[in-house]
Amino acid sequence: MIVSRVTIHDVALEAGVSDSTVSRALRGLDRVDDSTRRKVQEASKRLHFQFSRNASSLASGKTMRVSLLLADSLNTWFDSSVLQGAYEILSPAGYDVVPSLAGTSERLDGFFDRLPSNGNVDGIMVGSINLNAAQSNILKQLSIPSVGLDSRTIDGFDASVLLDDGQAMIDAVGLLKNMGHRHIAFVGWPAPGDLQLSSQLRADTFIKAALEQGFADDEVHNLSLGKASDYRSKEDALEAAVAQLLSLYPRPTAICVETDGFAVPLIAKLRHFGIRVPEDMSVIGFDDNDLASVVGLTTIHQNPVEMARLAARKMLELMRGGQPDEPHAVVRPILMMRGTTAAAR
Amino acid sequence: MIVSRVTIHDVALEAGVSDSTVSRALRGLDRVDDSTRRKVQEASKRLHFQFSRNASSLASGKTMRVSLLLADSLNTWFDSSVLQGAYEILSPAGYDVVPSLAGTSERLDGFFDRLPSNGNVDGIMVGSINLNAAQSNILKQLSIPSVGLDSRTIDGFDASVLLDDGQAMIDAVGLLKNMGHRHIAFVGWPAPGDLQLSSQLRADTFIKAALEQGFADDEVHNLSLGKASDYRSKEDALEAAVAQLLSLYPRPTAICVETDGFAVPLIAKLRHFGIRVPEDMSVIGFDDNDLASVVGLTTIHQNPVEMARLAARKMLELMRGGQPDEPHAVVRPILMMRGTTAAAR
DNA sequence: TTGTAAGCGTTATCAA
DNA sequence: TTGATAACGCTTACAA
Repeated sequence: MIVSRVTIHDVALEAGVSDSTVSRALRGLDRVDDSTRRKVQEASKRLHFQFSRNASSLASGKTMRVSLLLADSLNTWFDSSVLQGAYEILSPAGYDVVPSLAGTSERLDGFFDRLPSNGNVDGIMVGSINLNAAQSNILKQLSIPSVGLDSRTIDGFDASVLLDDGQAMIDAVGLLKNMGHRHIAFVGWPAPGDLQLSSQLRADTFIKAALEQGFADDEVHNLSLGKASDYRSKEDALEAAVAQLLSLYPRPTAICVETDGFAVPLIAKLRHFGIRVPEDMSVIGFDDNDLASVVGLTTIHQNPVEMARLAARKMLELMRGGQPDEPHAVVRPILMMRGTTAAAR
Repeated sequence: MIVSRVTIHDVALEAGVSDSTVSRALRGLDRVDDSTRRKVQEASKRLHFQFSRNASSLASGKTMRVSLLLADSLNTWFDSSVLQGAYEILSPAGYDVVPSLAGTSERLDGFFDRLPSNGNVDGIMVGSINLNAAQSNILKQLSIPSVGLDSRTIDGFDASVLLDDGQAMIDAVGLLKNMGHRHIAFVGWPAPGDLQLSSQLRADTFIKAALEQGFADDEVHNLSLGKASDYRSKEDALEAAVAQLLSLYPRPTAICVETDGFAVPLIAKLRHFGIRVPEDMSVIGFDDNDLASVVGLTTIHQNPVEMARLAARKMLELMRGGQPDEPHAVVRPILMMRGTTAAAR
């Protein structure tokens, strides 16, 4: 039994009013008689009427849709949390959130090429990707609002929620220093695509924090593992990381790892090779994801769901034509003390 | 600099052809002269033309959007994987995937109420929620295709991808039996909402498998923890689970837990109370999520990304008007032997 | 192969 | 407070 579309016109006929009255009544506009509105609502219910979003959008110019641009995959801890947070705020307000993945920098460029004249969404949110100047420029010229999330630069965005990982790294370095560590390193993880992710900038921030806190150039290292495509498997990448770490002389006694998702298996790998954590090697992660608390990882806590809620609220305000009271918010991550850090021997 | 919308008409003017020719040329239809097409494409590029999806949809009746209905949150291992898998297939085919969350059974009903006359999507995918008969009926009467994923019933769906957790439970029980366990239990986890999730049906399946393999009624237990709202925190729920388990006499020597996400912290909690795993208690999880391999959990492996890809391909075929060659696929989960199971003492 | 014109289901403007 | 009517930007017969 195929139900053919019930239009506003059918409701109008059923209620004995005009199409425009139905539209007004159902959308809750004022200047509609109470009895008329009731009549219309009943007719609408009886006929199971639903607005055609396409027709509404076409006529009104509002799409009731916001695009959420993410890097590589929707099933990572960070990205899925961002989606969830955005959904929680946007959905009750009547907006669909439409995720899209940039994937490669080439496809990201394509996305931005299509953006300006793309009247298919009312707003665009960007999570964890670092845009280049050209892309920021495109955002600036957009007629719809854009908000950035954990993007290192706020350039081009009408609003943003930034993670202050500068402060986080100062905390991390401070902890390690106070625990007596004299040789420390940052371990980046092999990025899946060629996109510049904001988490990748933590390496520089870490080094900077270390130098500022009195570590010498040769006392702080930045281990970079290149791209994921350089390795057959994550396992291989872990082994490379361990090798890089153990080949440094003098060997660092403490490391900070770009994300918990890499830190946790890295610890397992270290232990596999007889390096005790935290006795021989202190490890600080970043994210505080589900794994972290279970395995007792000392890590830097962030809450992407809440950050996304914040960003989505700004987006809502922007789409209403308003101005968020704090367009560019900075969120401070928090160092959590657990069991993978200890005093240097 | 606000760029006002470039329409098909602008391109037509620029290329010196009619609107319909532009439409045909840009959509790659045949019966367009090659030189004309090139002319149009160039004009389109010059003007940065983008189709208005709304206008296209309105005119053609195809929305190029599929709705993905999930239970509670987009940032769980299973649901985010499903979204990712669906996106991988649907997005390259030009479809947006629009996630929506049922949340409560009341809101799920609302969703289904609005479904029949909702011409806003071309197809609907349902993940991990068990529908009731009324809801299945609505699906049947829909003019757009629906595909189910891990829903226990295939009733109402035009296609589905089902997890054969019956077989999985037979495997799990068999392993425990062969390892000499005589008293075993299934541990469900407190569900977040009041929705009937397909994973919750595993309890019955486990009991059934145990009875069939010769366990007596009082040798196999079903520990149910009720709803998440019964507890202040996940921590509390874990403590309740441990208490239930340890108060059974004779105490089970092996358990199967509904999901890894609950099994892993449960193991930590057990150990906290001096119950050694696997020496005193063998534990089998379900899912094989990221945690599982890291902590060495014996578990039942499933691959929701791949399942969703499969489902999405069926959806694509269905939306093309075709019929998938295997409308209702059954995927067999695989028991993975790791370190949380051992022979009964 | 291309153009003309009539929708698609709403919203918005203007009268009534 | 309500009703006509003209958009909105595209697709699709049908004609040329």
